[in-house]
Amino acid sequence: MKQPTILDVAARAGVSKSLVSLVMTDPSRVGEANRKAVLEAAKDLGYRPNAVARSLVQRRTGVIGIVLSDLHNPFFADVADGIEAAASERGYRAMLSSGFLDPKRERSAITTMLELRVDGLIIMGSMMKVGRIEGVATALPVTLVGRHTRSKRLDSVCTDDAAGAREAVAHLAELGHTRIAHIHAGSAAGSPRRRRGYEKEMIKRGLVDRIRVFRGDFTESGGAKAMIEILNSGDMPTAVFAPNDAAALGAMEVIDDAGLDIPGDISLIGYDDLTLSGLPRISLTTVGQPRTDLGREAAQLVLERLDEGREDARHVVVPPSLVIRSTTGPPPGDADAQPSEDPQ
Amino acid sequence: MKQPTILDVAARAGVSKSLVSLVMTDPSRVGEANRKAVLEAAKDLGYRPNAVARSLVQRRTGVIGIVLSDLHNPFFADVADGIEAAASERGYRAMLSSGFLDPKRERSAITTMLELRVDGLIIMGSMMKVGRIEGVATALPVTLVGRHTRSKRLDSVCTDDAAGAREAVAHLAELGHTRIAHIHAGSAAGSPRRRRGYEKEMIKRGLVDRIRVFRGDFTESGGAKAMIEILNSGDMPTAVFAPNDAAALGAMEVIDDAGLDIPGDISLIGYDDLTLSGLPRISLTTVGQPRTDLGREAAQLVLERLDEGREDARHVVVPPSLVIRSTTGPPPGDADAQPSEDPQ
DNA sequence: CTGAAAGCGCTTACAG
DNA sequence: CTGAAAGCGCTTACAG
Repeated sequence: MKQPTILDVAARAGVSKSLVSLVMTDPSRVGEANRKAVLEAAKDLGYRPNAVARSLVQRRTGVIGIVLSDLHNPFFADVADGIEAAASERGYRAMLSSGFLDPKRERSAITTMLELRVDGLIIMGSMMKVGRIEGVATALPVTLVGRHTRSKRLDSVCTDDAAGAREAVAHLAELGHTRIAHIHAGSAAGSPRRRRGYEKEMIKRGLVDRIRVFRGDFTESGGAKAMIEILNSGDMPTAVFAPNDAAALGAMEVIDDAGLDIPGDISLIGYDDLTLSGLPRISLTTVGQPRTDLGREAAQLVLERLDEGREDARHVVVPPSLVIRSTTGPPPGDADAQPSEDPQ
Repeated sequence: MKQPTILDVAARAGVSKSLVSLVMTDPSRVGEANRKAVLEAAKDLGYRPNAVARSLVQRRTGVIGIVLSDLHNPFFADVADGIEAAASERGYRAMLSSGFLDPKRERSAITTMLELRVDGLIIMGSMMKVGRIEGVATALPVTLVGRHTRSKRLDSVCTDDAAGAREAVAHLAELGHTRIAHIHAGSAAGSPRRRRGYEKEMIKRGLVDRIRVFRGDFTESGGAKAMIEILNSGDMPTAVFAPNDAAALGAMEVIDDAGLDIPGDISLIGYDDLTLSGLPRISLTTVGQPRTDLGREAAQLVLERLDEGREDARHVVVPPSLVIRSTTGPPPGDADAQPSEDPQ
């Protein structure tokens, strides 16, 4: 089980260990005969460089750490694809860890990454407060994905969640909806802005009295629970704006099970435009985000600090885009279409 | 940007570096006063232990590496949950990397894990040949998830794919189907056995002439492509057994778009029982696997080698279970129900 | 309970 | 092009 080291290779090839190191690093700088001998010895022994030792002396690991809040949300998989693509183009490797939708476990995942001395860190859909994350940004480049911030110490990339939410609400309002409820995901990344966008657009449309906000989260079950509450609230909306597609799917399940028609009885909008949401049977109206691009951009931000010496914080915001499918339509009645009424 | 080391802490606390190390390792063995001084100095400096250095001397990293073939498949997220749970209970941390459904990139991900000197490796849904993976199993404990093997050098945990496939086909046959096609996913983990199970059950039922196999993969788009081929084959089956739920979803999309009814015109079965597959609008008949348990078991196998000195290979096979939902029903005609006929 | 020494497996200048 | 020496940041025996 003991692995061969550079010394074993050197002994077998009959050269010094420095020469072996040189061959491993830059074979072209070594004479033909010695190079061959070293390479052959390494192969015979099944030598595999010890990145731990290398990292210690180089003070860099070549690894970009990714901490995502939920491994189950396909949204992050696409972002991770983008990160990995950009990182590997520049000679870095990506390594993932999950925060399991829990700020404490997320914090622990981040700590592990820091102790492992990853060169840069990308945190997606964080459940933590930005202030707490800023504390680690002194040690290495950190980029937040999906969370808005104006921090001077770390970078961020996200879409304009408020704008996306407003587009969603505007779409519903233009279809004639006034009783539009919103499921939010607490302080999870992106949710506060989406909620604010919902509220602002409702106010702008003169629907301030119709604002109804229910607590859910970014998961299917969270969306389902919130939808059950909505159905039991005795104040049935004609449309629901969910905080993301996963939650919308949970809400959809509850609505379907209740025997209600979408969008006949109730319209539904999500956020993220998961591949899944485009399936004919789901056909969810949603707000799309350029997932892979978000990932590429996030990696780029880290690499700029790592390899180009950038020091000032950058915050990239890209526009979201409404994707209209089959879960939104006019409300059941039309008399409801006038704004600013008593909620009953 | 330079991080404080144990020496900085020692200097600030006015003690030797060994003492600092001791405090970090086992504070209870150090006197009250010194312990406090060290801890305070560490806090003031924002000291964070360098796991790279620690790993180098301890010759262990405390990390279990997970290489999964596809970050987009929610199946793996659940397995990873199980791994992480079992690993953290025993003081290990889990770290993920994707193989991007490509044997070469998978190999590269594995190599990175080895160079990083993870203590154990769990490979899920591998696209590689077992023989090639065995080569690395001399250096550290390796467990394969979802791939059958009798290797003497590494462990494996999976469900009985052949049995699951046979159950699926039996279910269709008992509904009266004879023209049952199968989409397979090449040599990807689990697929060959599922294909063989399909073929065996078809033969057992006297349907050897009705065997139709189409090449797809374990993704939605792979299932969709195969389904298009099936529709264009001029030999429409009354039922399709997909290699997994993701592929079944792709097939479902194509069938829906073609204006055909499921299960009225064609029955559909998947494999995995993703959460998603239970949604009312999907309601996919499928073969379930205990995902989290698979993960826990996989971690357990690695930990047994790591901490309990087990040397002989263990191969755990758990039974799958058919989950009957709404995508399977009797075939359109009933005359077809007799076995062993000319395929036209 | 505490300190000095050696070493984990590499790379990095630095001489030859 | 090649070799000896120092050191990355820790832990591990080993004396006191």
